[in-house]
Amino acid sequence: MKTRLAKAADTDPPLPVEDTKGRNRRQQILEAAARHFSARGFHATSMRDIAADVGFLVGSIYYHFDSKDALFVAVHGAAVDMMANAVQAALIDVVAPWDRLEAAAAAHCEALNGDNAFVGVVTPIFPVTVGELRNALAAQRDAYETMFMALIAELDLDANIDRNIFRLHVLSALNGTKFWYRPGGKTPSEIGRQLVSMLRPATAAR
Amino acid sequence: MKTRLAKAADTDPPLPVEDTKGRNRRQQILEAAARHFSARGFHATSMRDIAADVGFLVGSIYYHFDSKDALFVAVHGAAVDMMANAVQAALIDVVAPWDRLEAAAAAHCEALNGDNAFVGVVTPIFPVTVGELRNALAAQRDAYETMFMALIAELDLDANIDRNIFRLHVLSALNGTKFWYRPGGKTPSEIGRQLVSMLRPATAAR
Amino acid sequence: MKTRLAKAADTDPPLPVEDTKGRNRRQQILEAAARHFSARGFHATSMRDIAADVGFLVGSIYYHFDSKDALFVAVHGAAVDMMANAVQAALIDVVAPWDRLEAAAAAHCEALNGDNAFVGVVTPIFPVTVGELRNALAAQRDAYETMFMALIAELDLDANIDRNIFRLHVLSALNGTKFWYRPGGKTPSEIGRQLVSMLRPATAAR
Amino acid sequence: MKTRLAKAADTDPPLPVEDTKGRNRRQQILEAAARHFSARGFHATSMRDIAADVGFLVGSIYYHFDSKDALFVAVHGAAVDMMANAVQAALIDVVAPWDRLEAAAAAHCEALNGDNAFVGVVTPIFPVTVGELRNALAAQRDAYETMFMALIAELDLDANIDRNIFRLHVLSALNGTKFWYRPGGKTPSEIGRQLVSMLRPATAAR
DNA sequence: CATGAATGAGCATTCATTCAT
DNA sequence: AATGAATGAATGCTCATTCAT
Repeated sequence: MKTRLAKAADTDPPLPVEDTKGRNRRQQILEAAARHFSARGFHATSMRDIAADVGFLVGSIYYHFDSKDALFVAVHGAAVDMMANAVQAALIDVVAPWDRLEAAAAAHCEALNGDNAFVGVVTPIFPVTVGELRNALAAQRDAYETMFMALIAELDLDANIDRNIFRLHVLSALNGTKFWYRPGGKTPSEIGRQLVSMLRPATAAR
Repeated sequence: MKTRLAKAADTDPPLPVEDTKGRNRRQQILEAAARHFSARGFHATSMRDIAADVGFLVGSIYYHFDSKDALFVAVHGAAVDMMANAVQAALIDVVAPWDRLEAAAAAHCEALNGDNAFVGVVTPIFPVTVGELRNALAAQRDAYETMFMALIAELDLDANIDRNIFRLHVLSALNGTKFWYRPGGKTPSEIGRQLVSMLRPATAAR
Repeated sequence: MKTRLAKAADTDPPLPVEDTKGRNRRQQILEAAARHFSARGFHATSMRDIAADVGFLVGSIYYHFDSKDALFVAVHGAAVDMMANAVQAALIDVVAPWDRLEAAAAAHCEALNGDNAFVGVVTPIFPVTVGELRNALAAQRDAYETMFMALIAELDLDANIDRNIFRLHVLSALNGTKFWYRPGGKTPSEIGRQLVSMLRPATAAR
Repeated sequence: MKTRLAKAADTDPPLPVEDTKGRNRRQQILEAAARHFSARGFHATSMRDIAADVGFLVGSIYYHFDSKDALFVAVHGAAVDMMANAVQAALIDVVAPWDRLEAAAAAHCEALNGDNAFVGVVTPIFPVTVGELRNALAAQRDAYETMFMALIAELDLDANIDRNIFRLHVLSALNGTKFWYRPGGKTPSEIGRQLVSMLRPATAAR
């Protein structure tokens, strides 16, 4: 699981202030972009909005990112990595296949509806329906989806169930929460767990 | 279930060409708009694109629709009505609760991934995250969702399952097909049916 | 003094309803136009606004008037005639030259700031600074200004006062009230009278 | 009396070309805008007209000014300041109250009808009748009008003359020249002086 | 690294006007 | 006399992007 971003900063010895600055700036842009894309969507977010948030002018963003598309891809990639990490962490010490899927669903749902602006960008709202951008985003999700494929491969499912479709239905339902979840009722984690409860055969009860 | 649009065309005797013209133009705009919104999304579709498709100038659209938002709402409303009709039709003569849900899921999925451009607009890609437009669209979907609520109310579900969350998960999974379905493999109808198979308790087997 | 409009309706025997209708429609458009031009100005008033007020569609106005400019000229002409009538009426039985000017100033000011929408159009806000329209409007005012010229010709003024400039200053001051007069304090009539008080030599005191 | 604009250019030593450039561009836009607004009015002037005059594209104006309204307010503000300066300058060494008013009237009239495009914008042709813009413009004029209030306060006027109305009449008459003055006859200065001659009591003769 | 300035293309919308019916 | 439908040109404004400094 790649974690292209931020990881180095965790493990490397602290750099002198001047040296970190560059990296910081990039990170700041990324965060501001995540916040805006997440709140208003790709089209409704302008490069100016993002720049203003970081405290500099539009043109300056282009030193760090080639284009708005590239910026979005970077944010999206970071988000996917974060979600992958969250799910991996939730899986530690869980062994029974259905329990593992449930833990993953809970973690996914929680990450998606938590306060992490990055992850808000991961929803199925692809900014464009076709084109290079779409492909780039799809590629980033692939590794993540593979993780779920593995989880589902271990499930004891009825023979006539297509495991690919199973996976896509599960992830769609989970991602759909982005559109309807509102704080106050069940928690995101509970909502994710209920999905797996609905699917788990009686014979695989906990 | 209202069918605000296209109804007259179904039941009325064919009108002489001159009389139909007015209705045709509006309908043509609606169809072109559906095509574009569906293919490229709300933001990426310009009024000019739509006008060009119908063969007239931008300004002329405004004789028929007050604004881009209003046009989208009209398309969306028509789409929701079409889906409702499709599901209603699929329910005729089906009586067992789980069979009814399965029929509805199949019809929904088929409508969504068929060649009807209108329906392509119904997916969870709300063009805006907040605002009047969003509310208008949500209102149009309400009647439709109520239909599914009724279907689910009749299901014999485990006591600890929240039926609201059940409905939202089902519809999210179904709508999610818009993002991944590609012709060639299983049909949309089969995909919709598999979702219900996954959920149907062994005791309620067909 | 011409009163191009409405006069016929006063003196002619009442026409049968159907026959009057045409004339009424024109008159209704004129009144709606006066109301809008007066309240919002020429540019900010659209033909649609006016049409809507009369209860029909834009295109229909063009049966009665050739263009927006022509409509404005018609309104303006009617307004000038109304003011001329008001001033003429105020002059009856007033004989002393300075008293005559004062009566005229009071009448002008009252007409201008009264509730007659037509007159609201007479202010120095020429909709355009150059062009045919401007000339047409200026021509309509000529007869009116001539009236004031006659009034001023009779005044016993210092030899070094240019009577043309005198007239223009007086009318400018009077018209200027349109920009600052607000009901509540002195009446328009009193304001008009004060202007003449300011100008009247001590020896010509009342 | 502030002179927000152009001041630096008067007193500072000439800047090297590169340094002036930024200020020049803004100034150029301001001047082109003044020219157009003054000649054709607010509504009839398009941002494209102004941009073309400066030699760049519409969008570029928006780097310097937030909106058409803001641009107009800037031009108007500069104009009011220029007039205030002109009047102030004309008042130096003039002491007798009526002479001071006469000097001010002459300066005002001269500025208004001179070749300064900025000032052409100050006339009572408010581009809009209501709204924020109107308020902004009114505020800019306030300081200017206060100057005239002070001048009039010192005048020895008949007790029954309302000094506020006096001021408004004087300024209206002066501003009215914008609508009728044409070069060739009396100079603007003479025209302004005549207004005060007309008002000056015989006992206050020069 | 970041700014200031500008580009150029695009966008939703408005509006006076026309004209066949 | 009036309508419905459309035109075509313009308008204010936004935005991703570029680039010399």
